[in-house]
Amino acid sequence: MAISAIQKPARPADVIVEVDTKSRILDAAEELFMEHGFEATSLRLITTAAAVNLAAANYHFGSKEELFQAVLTRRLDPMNQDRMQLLTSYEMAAGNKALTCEVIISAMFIPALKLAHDQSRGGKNFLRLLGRAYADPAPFIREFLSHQYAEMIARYRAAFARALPHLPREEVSWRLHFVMGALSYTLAGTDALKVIAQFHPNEVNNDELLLKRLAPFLAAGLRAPMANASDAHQWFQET
Amino acid sequence: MAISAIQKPARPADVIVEVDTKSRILDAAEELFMEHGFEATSLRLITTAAAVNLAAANYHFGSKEELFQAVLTRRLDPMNQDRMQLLTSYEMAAGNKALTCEVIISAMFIPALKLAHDQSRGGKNFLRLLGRAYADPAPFIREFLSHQYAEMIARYRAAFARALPHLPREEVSWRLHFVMGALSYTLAGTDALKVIAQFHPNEVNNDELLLKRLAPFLAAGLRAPMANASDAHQWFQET
DNA sequence: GCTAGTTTCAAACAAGCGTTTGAAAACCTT
DNA sequence: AAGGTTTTCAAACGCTTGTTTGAAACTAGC
Repeated sequence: MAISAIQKPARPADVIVEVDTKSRILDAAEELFMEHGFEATSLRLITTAAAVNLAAANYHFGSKEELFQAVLTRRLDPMNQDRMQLLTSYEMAAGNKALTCEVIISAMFIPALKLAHDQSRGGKNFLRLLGRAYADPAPFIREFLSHQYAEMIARYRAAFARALPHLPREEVSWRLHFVMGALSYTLAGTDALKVIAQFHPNEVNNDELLLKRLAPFLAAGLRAPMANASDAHQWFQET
Repeated sequence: MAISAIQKPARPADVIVEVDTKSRILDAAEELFMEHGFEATSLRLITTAAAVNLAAANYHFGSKEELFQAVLTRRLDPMNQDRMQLLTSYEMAAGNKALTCEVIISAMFIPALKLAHDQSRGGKNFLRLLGRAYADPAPFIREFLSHQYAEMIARYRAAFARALPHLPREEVSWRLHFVMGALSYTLAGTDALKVIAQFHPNEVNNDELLLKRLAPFLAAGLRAPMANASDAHQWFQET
C-alpha cells in the first residue's frame, strides 16, 4: 500500500485535482464536440462548461479549429503510435512469415480498446468523437485526419497485402476502406440507428464485446473470394 | 414519336424547364448540405445558389430543420419503398425457403444504385448526403432517420435472421449494424481517407463497381462463424 | 376588371458567433 | 520585495445566423 503510493507520480494532495486551464478546456471541448459536432459547438459553450474565461480558448489554442485539432491530437497520436508498435512487434515475432488477418486486425483494435478503457485518456467519449470526425465534411478536419493517418494506413495496407497475396493490390485497398468504415461507424455508436440492435442494457457500452463481434465479421470479409463476372451479373442485373 | 410525346405528362415547352421556387430550393439545399453539412450551410447560401429570395426558404418549408428533412424525405421515401418492394418480391419468389444473404444484400443495394444513376432524383449527391446524415450528431436528424428507417430495418433483420438460422438473434442485429456502417461509410465517400485506396481515375465515381466490391465482403462477413471463448482470448488478452 | 388568395421581395430583427483588446491578477525568478 | 513574464478577465468588436415583417407583385375565379 505505502509502496504503491510512493510509486505513484508525485501529486500534492489526493483530494481534488485542480487541472490547469488548458486541460480543462480540452476535456470540456472533447465532450461537447463529441455531443454536438464541430460547427454546433460554440467556444462559449466550451469555456462555460470548463469554467474558464471565454478568451482563454483563443489564448491557449489560437482558434477554434486549432482547439479541435488539439483535442484530436492529444488522444490520436499515442493511440496510432501504439498501433504501429504493436504491428511491428507482431511482424518481428512472425519472422518472415505473413501475419494473418486476425492478428493485423487485433493490432488495430487493441490500442483502440485500451484507449476506450482508459478514462484518464478520454475513454469511450473520444472514440465516438473520432468516429464523428471521420464523417465531418469540414476540409480542415479531412486534411488533418488524412495527414494523421497516412503513415498508419500505409503500414496496414502493406500488412493486409502480405496476408492476402492472392488479391490484387487495389482490392486490398478497398477492403481496408470497408474495414475502416465499419470500425469508425461502430465506434461512433450512432444512437440514431439503435433500432438495429436491441441491446442488452449491460452490453450497450461494452466496447470490448462489440469489437469481439466486429472482428470475426471483418476477418471473414477480408478473406472473401473476389466477385467474378457471373457474380457481378447476379448482384446487379436482376430486377 | 408523336405518340410518346402524348404519353408524356403535359409540359408546355421542351426548351428550358423553369422549375418552381420550392424545387429550386430543394436542389440547391441538397447539394450544399452534402458539401458542407447541416450546421455549416446557411439559408443565405442556399437561397443565393437557388436564385430565390431568402424569405422563400422559411415561407415554403417553415424552418431550416424542416427544409433539411424535406431534402431527405424527397429521395429517401421512394428509395426505401423500392427496397421493401424488392425484398417482398424476392421473398414471394422464394416461397417458404429462406433468402440467401446475397439476395437480401442486393435488395438493399439495387434501389440505392438506381437512385445513384438517376440524375433527376439527385444521383450520387444524395447518397453522399445520406451517408453524412448517418453520422451527424444533431438530435433531430438522428430521430428523423431512425423513424424513417425503423420499418425497413425490421424487415431486413427478419430476413437475415431467416438466412442465418444458426446465429443468435442478437448476433444478427449486430452484423446488420456492421453492414449498414460499411455501406453508409462507403456511400458517403469520405475523400479525407482517400489515401486508403489509390483509385483508378475512371473508377472513383463508379458506385456500381464500388458496391460490386463491397457486396462479397459483406456477404462473407455475415456468414462468418461466431467467435467462441478461445477466439475471444486470442483477440484481446494478448499484449 | 375587380377581388381574394398566394407568392415574392427588401429590410430589419434579436441573438449568437469567433476573435481581439487592454487592463488586472497571478506567478516565478532574482 | 521588485520586476518581468504569463495567465485571467470583462467588455467589446464586427459579422453572420435563422426568422419575421409588411408591403408589393402576381395569379386565379367570378
